[in-house]
Amino acid sequence: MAYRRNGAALAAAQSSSTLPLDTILTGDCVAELEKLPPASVDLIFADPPYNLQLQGDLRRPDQSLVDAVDDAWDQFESFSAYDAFTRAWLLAARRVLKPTGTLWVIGSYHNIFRVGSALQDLGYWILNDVVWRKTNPMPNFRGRRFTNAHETMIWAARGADSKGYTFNYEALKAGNEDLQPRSDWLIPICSGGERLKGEDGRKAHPTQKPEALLARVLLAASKPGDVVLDPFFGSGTTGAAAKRLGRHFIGVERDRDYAAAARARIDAVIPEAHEAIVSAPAKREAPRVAFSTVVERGLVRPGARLVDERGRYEATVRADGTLAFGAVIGSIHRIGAVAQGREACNGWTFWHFAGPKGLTPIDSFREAIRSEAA
Amino acid sequence: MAYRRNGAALAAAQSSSTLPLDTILTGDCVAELEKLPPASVDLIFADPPYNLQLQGDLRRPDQSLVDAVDDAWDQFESFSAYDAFTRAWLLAARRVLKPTGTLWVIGSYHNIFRVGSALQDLGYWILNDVVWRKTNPMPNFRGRRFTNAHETMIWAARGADSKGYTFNYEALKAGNEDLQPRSDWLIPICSGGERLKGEDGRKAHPTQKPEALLARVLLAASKPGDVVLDPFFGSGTTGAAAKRLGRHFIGVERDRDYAAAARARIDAVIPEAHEAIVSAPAKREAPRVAFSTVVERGLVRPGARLVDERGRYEATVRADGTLAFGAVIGSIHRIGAVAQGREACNGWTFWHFAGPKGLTPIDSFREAIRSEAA
DNA sequence: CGAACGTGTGAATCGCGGG
DNA sequence: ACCCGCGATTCACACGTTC
Repeated sequence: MAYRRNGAALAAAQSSSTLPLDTILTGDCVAELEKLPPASVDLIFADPPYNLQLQGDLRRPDQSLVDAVDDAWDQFESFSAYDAFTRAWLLAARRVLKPTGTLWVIGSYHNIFRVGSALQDLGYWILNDVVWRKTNPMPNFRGRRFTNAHETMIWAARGADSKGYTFNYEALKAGNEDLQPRSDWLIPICSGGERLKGEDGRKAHPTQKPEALLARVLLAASKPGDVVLDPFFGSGTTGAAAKRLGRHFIGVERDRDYAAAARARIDAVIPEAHEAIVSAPAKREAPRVAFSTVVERGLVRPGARLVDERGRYEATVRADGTLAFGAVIGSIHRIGAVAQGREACNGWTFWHFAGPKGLTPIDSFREAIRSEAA
Repeated sequence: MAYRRNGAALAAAQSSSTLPLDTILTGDCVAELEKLPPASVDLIFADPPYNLQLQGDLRRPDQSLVDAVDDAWDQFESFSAYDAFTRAWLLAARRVLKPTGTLWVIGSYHNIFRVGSALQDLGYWILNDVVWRKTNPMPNFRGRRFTNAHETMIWAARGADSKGYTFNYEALKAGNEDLQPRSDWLIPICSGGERLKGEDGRKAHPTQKPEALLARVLLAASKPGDVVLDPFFGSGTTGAAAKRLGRHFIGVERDRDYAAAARARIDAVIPEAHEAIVSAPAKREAPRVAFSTVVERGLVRPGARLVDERGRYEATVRADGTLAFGAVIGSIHRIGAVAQGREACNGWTFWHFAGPKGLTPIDSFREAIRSEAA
């Protein structure tokens, strides 16, 4: 054990002199990682190709075309080709990771199960899967699936016996209204001024991640001065967040245009003052509650009758959280509007439950759920 | 249409004669599934073992001294056993699933990546991964990780070419404040009175799922009268939700005590009234009305002028239900597309009749005919 | 100048039935 | 099996223009 510690200290001393800190290496990710000294980086953040398998075009209801990710770098011949690619870079990444280091990988359902299995097969030890919930995802235009409103990150240590990894629990808790940090994060997608544009005004990279996401990763699992490696550097969000938060970065990117754009982007970043490098407060979540939730929780039973305040209209609650008004079925708002022959209606205040103690606006059930969640 | 309904009813009648509906089969999951007829169930919900114990048992006592490759090999043995188990039950499940059926699996980061990879390898087609966010997760006591506040469900069709699976989009949207249903669901864990207790007052099953979770799954992806199979029945939440919502269930459970507890639990469930659970008909299932019918009924007269909402384009109604746009003649959809220079257009919402009270979308004439038919 | 309105867009495995 | 026509389908923001 003593020998191992000394070896690690020696490697660390060597690595600071040989590591290409705060630079972008242009080249293949595995080849470039193999040139780095072993056990030399504190944190790895990887946003590998997702291997989307898109069929045809996707159009919005107004017939405009969705600009899909159809780049060559995202194409793989088969699952097994993708698996081989995944194993290769995960293995190379594991070699350069310090024994106390951890790895983050982000993906969607297209690839994340392959990545997670490969991680486990190679001996990584999963610490958490973390869900990035998007406040503003792209809708599902055909109405045939749930809106794909999240992506998944896996946070893993080098091995099952890895101890001493960085997790800034106290800071995260203090920044989260003194509540423990959870595995679900609510963060907007990258858009507006943050989105990197080319000279033609179009997005410079198809899958740029929001800096807020990377900031939370770095604040959670690294310390100031740590070395953060990103083997799929892309538009350089990891580098931008690292520079801003006083961490060193090493990026690997195969595409020279992406690398150039990332360099320019990071050059423009102004680091935060040292004292300011603490956890940003978590975004307060919008407490939206659906009426189906009220029914699911049993606060109003399917089949119950709702009436308006003056008892002129009556509707029946259905198991899926819709209302039936005669033959018409719809949301509490829609049915409230239909009943009154109006364009719109706030169903929460319009509809009441007639109980033994008189009328209760259904809004009070929503309040109950909100206070329970808080 | 009538023939198709009869055909479907016939198939349903055949399968109901051979399917052990609304019963719990006590035995090994794969063996019991192999006794069922192929292509006979509409929905499968599976909550397989997470394999936590197995991994712990098979790990070597002192891993710090082991080479990484040996370590990986060691773990591969245990993961391999879990993978074989997973493939076996997923394969047996796929055989009994109707071509239009879908499968849900729930898991945590310990096993869900193995399950997702196996699903894809066996030819299932993932439709969504859905995150169950817990309002009240178990805290992380040691403060070394994020509080594990969610579990992951995978929703998959039988294959990439599977069409016609059930997704009650309209009802889900109406029950969600008229917003599209998303891939992240916020639901409390099962506790309090809902939690099944043994005679000793202790919880009867370690991983009982909340009925609200199952209710949302069934309301989203099945119809009343459908057959729902749960190969790891446990405390019977799937059966309870199915009975309450007018679906049939088939449960498979190896443990006789669990099966007995589930039977008693389900016997006590009182089904919801029929009217409360029938899904609102989706627009795509509404009877088709041709524009020629609208003209025939005199709701729009031949020679009438139709315009788009902004008055940029004008077309003339012809007696046969086609439109004339300059010299071009065609359907309401074709002419709407031609007028805008687009590939496609929904003529029902694009074209409006300019009456004394302003513009009326011609879709409202179709609505009038539909309600008259009902 | 601020409000109101219109337009653009984001890692997407996005239809279905009849002939 | 393919082909083709019908016709169903979107949410949160950012930004630019108009009132």
